[in-house]
Amino acid sequence: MERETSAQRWSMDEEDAASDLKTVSPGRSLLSSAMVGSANRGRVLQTLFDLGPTSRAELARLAGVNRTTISGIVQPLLDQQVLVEGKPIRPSESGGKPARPLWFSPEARPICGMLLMPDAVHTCLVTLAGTISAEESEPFPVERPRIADVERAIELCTARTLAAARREPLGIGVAVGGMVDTDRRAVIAVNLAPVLNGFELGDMLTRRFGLPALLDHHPRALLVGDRWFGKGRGLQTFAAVYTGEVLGGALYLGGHLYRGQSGAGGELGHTFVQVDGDICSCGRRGCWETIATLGWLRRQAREIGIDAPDDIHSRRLVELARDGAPGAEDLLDRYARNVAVGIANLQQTVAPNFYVLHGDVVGGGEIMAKAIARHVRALVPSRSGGEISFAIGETEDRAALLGAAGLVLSELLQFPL
Amino acid sequence: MERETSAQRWSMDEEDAASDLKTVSPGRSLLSSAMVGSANRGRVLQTLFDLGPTSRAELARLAGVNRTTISGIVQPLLDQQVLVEGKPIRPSESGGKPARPLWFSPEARPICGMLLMPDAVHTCLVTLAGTISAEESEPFPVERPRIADVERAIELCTARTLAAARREPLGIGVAVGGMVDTDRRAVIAVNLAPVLNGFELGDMLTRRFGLPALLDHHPRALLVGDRWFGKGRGLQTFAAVYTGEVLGGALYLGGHLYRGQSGAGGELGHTFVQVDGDICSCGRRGCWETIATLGWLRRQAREIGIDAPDDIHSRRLVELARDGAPGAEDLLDRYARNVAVGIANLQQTVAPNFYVLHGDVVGGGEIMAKAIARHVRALVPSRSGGEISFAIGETEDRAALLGAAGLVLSELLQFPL
DNA sequence: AATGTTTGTGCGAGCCTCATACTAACAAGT
DNA sequence: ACTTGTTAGTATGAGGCTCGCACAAACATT
Repeated sequence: MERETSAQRWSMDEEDAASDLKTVSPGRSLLSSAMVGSANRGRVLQTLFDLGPTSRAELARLAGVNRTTISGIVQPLLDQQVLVEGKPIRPSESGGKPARPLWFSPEARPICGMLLMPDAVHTCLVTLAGTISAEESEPFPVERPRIADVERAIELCTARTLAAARREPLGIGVAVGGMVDTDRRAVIAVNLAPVLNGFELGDMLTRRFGLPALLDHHPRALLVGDRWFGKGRGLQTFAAVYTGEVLGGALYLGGHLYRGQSGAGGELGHTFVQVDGDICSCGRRGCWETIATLGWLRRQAREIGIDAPDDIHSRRLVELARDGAPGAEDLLDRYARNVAVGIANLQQTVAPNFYVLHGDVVGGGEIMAKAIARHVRALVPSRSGGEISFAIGETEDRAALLGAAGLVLSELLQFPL
Repeated sequence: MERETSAQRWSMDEEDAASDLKTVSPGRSLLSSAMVGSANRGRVLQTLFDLGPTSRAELARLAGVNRTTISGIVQPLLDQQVLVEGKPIRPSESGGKPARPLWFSPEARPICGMLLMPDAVHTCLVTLAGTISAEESEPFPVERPRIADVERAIELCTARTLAAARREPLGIGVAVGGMVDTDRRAVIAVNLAPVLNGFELGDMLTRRFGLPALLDHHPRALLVGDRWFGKGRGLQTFAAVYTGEVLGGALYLGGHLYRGQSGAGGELGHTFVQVDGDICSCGRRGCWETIATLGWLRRQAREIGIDAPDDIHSRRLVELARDGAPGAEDLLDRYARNVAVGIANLQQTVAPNFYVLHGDVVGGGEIMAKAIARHVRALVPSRSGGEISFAIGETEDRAALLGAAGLVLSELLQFPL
């Protein structure tokens, strides 16, 4: 793999090595012509993501700009092999020159996606078209791992994946199964893996591999994965909700990933839905997490005498309900309602109107999703604010890796105005 | 009052009458040079709002741009008498030419603010510097008012206020004590005043007075009032929370007023904090509104035998607690905690980290605010995400009228990129 | 073979910011 | 009184970007 001088944006000139991911931060200052260029390039690429292969003329129409403008933006990207022209598509019956659809080149620089869990690290390459390759993983030592062991495992795993890249990746995106400081690009805390607490993974990766590296917590990664490669494609505002052993959420608002101050926000698991209710792992009482996680489901399953209650999850619950196991249908309904409560609160608060469901409930398929949707609609006062829709996310690992890559894409495409 | 041809932005040329508030909607298309101009002009004016009177050189430094750029932006605004140069300020001891601070001219076009309540309408003029004048109000008929009566009252009130304007106002902003469709600029529903349901007030005002008119619901108006004229001045992200007979909230996220799809969002009153709890006015159970409004406070006051429990509110409660009335201190604490629960949830969800309190609790002053703050901090899991701060908003009417004007300002200053 | 339609590309104009150079207005020291 | 140093604001030309217009290329239809 040929290593170029530095990580670059999709800049006009390959030499423009200064425009690193990190150096771009016009923040809340004024706009300049150069920024207009970057921003518009980002928007054109976004529309391309949202629509799939599209001709220049079509892009111009959609964006409401002159065709020459699109040509000017797109030409350098073709030269850099970020984009390629597809086969001409036959014109409509009214005639005309065939359009050449533009799409991301297989030769375009890929993105390295990483999933950091308490017990292992997974890495892969993701093309701009969303295909995953060069998957690798490396477990951490089970017994009292030291930080050096963990670092070595991560390095090993990453190096193997990067070795498979034909061009230098645009960056490394990391989805962390725990709390993250997105500004410092460091892990704050990972449940069950205290060795990772305070680990400055972002700096480590940049130092070791010379690539821009971005960290974010797992639900936020899922969201951006959905935005660029999944069910949230093309949407301006939606939410992702993860359920399982824990609860998490993330928000895409007005065309931007919303993080909150220094990456707080989306900590839905510890919102109160039952003041003075059951005790939560966080020490407080009545958190949403106490009624909408697998822990709650297991307890209830045991109570009503379901087989192997410790192995219960949405998929099995749906099967049990289908087979008429006593109490299963009712339990499924109550579980769905508990999940719906938190979503209803989110709807009332920020009204994203569209939710991508991740985690355990994905196993429950359409039946689970429909049950949740029904309860949410019942729990939200009707209003003119449009319909509330739901979608089921990708399967667990794929969603997380695409999401990790999505973190880098979000940064590249969203020129901060 | 001299009426100009049409409502205008702060455009370069007075003749540029086409650039109405409504016609400006580049939406999610690309940027052009002309938009850069508008956007930058907006940002300069924003910084001026945020900092108070400031010289060109200082503005240039803060925005990180060339001084000539600021001059170029500011000169037309001086010509149009939007801005004026203040008295030269003495240079520092290192010498130098004295700076001429820029500030909003008293001759600048004002904004008309309107507050629409179930029983009456209030109007006023607000200068860009935030001073209120020409206050008027007009009650609605008490017995079975017809829509024509209401329309006449609003017209009368507005006409009296507008007659006092020396230049044509930039627009009319309306804070509505009820649900609003911000897209259609119409009232959806006002509690206790069904006559207003579906009233297309925005169109009516534009038709009648030839001015752009914007509607939004009360808490959102309070928020933008805080943003431009109050405690939220200069902030990029914060929230406003209104408590009283009802509960409401609004969000300013990443430098933009957040509305949610077609103006839903911020309906905090009907988020669940007590699943299957007390019945709420919306017919559901356990809404935040059931434990953090004056209704709850009255019930509790009666239960513990406080004098005149139907007249209880934060101010009296604080006084009673200070005077050692039995149970008052405890009730105050419980009330504060109930309010804090919803704020804690909001903090966990979007993490604005800063809250401006409005409504009843304002009467409770520092004591009430501190109690709420204490409870919120206790209810939010500690995290690196920075400190959570609180501020007390302006008094009721003033806040609402400034907020109504702020709606227009938000639209003028926030060029949609 | 002619006409109409659509795609993509030069070219100059217009708008905006930027860097440089210049003038104006002050303080401090000789 | 005069010089030096510092800061504020302005004039001027260069460079980026989008836009409108005109034009060639490539198709369908008649």
